[in-house]
Amino acid sequence: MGTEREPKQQSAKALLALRDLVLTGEVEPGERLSEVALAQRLGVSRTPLRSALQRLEQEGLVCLIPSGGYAVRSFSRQEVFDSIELRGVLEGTAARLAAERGASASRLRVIDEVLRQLDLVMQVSAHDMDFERYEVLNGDFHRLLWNLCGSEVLTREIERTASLPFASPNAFVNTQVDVPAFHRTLIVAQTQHKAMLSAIKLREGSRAEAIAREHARLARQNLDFVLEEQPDLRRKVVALALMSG
Amino acid sequence: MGTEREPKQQSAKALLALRDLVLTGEVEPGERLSEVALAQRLGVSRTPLRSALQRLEQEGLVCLIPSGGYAVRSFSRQEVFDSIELRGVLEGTAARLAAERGASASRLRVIDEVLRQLDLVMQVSAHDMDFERYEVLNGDFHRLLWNLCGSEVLTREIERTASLPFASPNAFVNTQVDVPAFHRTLIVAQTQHKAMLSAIKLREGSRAEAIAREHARLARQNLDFVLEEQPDLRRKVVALALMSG
DNA sequence: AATTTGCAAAATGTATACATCATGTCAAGC
DNA sequence: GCTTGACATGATGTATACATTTTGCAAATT
Repeated sequence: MGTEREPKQQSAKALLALRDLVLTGEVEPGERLSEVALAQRLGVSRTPLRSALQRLEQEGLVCLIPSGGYAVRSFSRQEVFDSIELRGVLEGTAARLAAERGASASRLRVIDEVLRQLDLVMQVSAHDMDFERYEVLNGDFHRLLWNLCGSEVLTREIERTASLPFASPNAFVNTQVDVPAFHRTLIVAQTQHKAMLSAIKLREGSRAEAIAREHARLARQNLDFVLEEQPDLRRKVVALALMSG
Repeated sequence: MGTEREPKQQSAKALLALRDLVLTGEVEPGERLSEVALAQRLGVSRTPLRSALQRLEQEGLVCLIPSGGYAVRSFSRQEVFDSIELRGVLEGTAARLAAERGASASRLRVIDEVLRQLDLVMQVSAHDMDFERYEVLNGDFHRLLWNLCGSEVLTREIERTASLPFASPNAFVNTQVDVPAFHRTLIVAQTQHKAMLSAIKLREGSRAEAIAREHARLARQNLDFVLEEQPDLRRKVVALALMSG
């Protein structure tokens, strides 16, 4: 058969579908990814599928097998920690550069508004909170922060790092719904959000950097909590689908 | 014709050859990279060539054209600066983690020996110095530093960042051959090398990080020098083949 | 003269055929 | 019974054919 689908979108289709397959754990870590089988499953041919595989290899979700082909990657606990720390370092750099170089007033207005919206979301009592909206706003805040310094080189690098599920700013947000202490974490996080922005406005680069790093370590703290105090929760944390051990 | 070459190496061949073509400036920034023409030029088919193009797009050497295909990327002065700064930040993180977590004695021995060799190279008078050997040793030092913390996640990220020609630790080393002040830069660099390692051994993470950052800024300093005081030198700096403006 | 429309050439994205290589099974030999 | 080796199966890497889209150019119209 020749030509009944929409070309040029097959690659994107394969990329999104394959990423979803990996992130939801439908294909297990360590599992070899057979190209023919996957291509058939996703409804594309091998060519766009291989393009997607190579892309995901750069993202870190799959890894090359020495003998050829790809497998779903699995991350050790230490690698997960390091990825979180790295995201903090890069976000810290973005915050520092924004402070040192100065952020445009228009961008600051936008991010201020996001913080205000976050305040509103958190004003309601704990179990009435709209978590989905929190995630959206939290994601917005971080994305805006990444762009605040105006360095495309840096922004791109942060986006790449944060594309790993457990390194994302929202990685452990919905983990905490069931946990009594969760609200405190969010309160601390929002305080840090405000402190970061304040430091940037005051051109206090070093302070902005330090807060951003510490902010990322909240994620590590949550991860520690899940692993050591609520190991039964672990399977429910989608961000940890790729973590071994 | 069917089968007279060595398969499985065509991708690697295409990647290396294409990277060389871009880095040496044989294809100019902004120039569209025609797949058929390139494939013929490099002696491979389009399939491995496209694989190489996608890879170089991740590395940052080429960029996607909205309408399709790839073009040689060009970097603004600011982007070059940011890439250097980013390398410094990441190297600083590697140094800090090495200090905080402790580096293995065997790895420290190896890097110590590299520093000793560097000392030997620099003991001779300025114009007798073996620059090629300096580059090799300098590259060794930095690669060893990247691995000192034992975090593959971080090491991989640094390697990616430093793969940009102007962000490499050796980017401006051979630029300075003609310049009288060059030896001073190298002396400072070697002093920083030793200070970094000392800080790591003493578990002074913050100091190690700060020195590594400042060390990378030597590259920025050299770049400033080339651009503002010796603009005629610029064309001879291969690392700047991709820089516009 | 400038702009727009139509067409042709070329380039990209995709699918698929082919050859080589890896892997696992089964049988033979020790 | 265990190891070794040959073989069949399947998978990957590569090359190439095909269809769609983009792009450059020329002619015609305003």
